[in-house]
Amino acid sequence: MVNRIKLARMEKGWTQEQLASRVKATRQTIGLIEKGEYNPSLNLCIAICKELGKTLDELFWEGF
Amino acid sequence: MVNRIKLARMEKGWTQEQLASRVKATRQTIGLIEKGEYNPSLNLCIAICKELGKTLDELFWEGF
DNA sequence: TACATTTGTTATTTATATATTACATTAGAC
DNA sequence: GTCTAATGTAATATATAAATAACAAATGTA
Repeated sequence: MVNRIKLARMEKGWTQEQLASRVKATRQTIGLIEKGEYNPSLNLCIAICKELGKTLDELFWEGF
Repeated sequence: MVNRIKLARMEKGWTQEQLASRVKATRQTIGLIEKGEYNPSLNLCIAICKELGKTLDELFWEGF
């Protein structure tokens, strides 16, 4: 699974913990998603996108 | 959860069963996702998008 | 009408995403 | 070097996505 969460999060200057609390998830879950070792739910993906000011394609669609 | 799966599927002329077999899911799962009563995994969303020739934003991003 | 296909819906089971807790590792500041 | 914040990682528990099976309700067609 390809994604650009880490880059978008760092552009915001946020830690994994800060992003996690904003999307009501845990730091570990964010970390695993950033590493591509997780298959997150659509709702969590959308919450992450909204907090980071990106769309689904921008963060999760390969080749975007 | 807003999505446009049903419309895209009917444009292809496929039944829920046909789409389901293409993405290795069940007819029931497709039906529930179309009705917005499910929170599907990202991988399943991506598989559906590829089969229907759409992107994540086109099928799952609200207001797209 | 009757018949077949598609979709809706429910109950139960299974697989897995996510939470929780804990401890290790890394990176930077001092 | 120490100290601290951030991140990695693993074990276990919990919530829920998804599968399976069965039957009902549509929908169209002869």
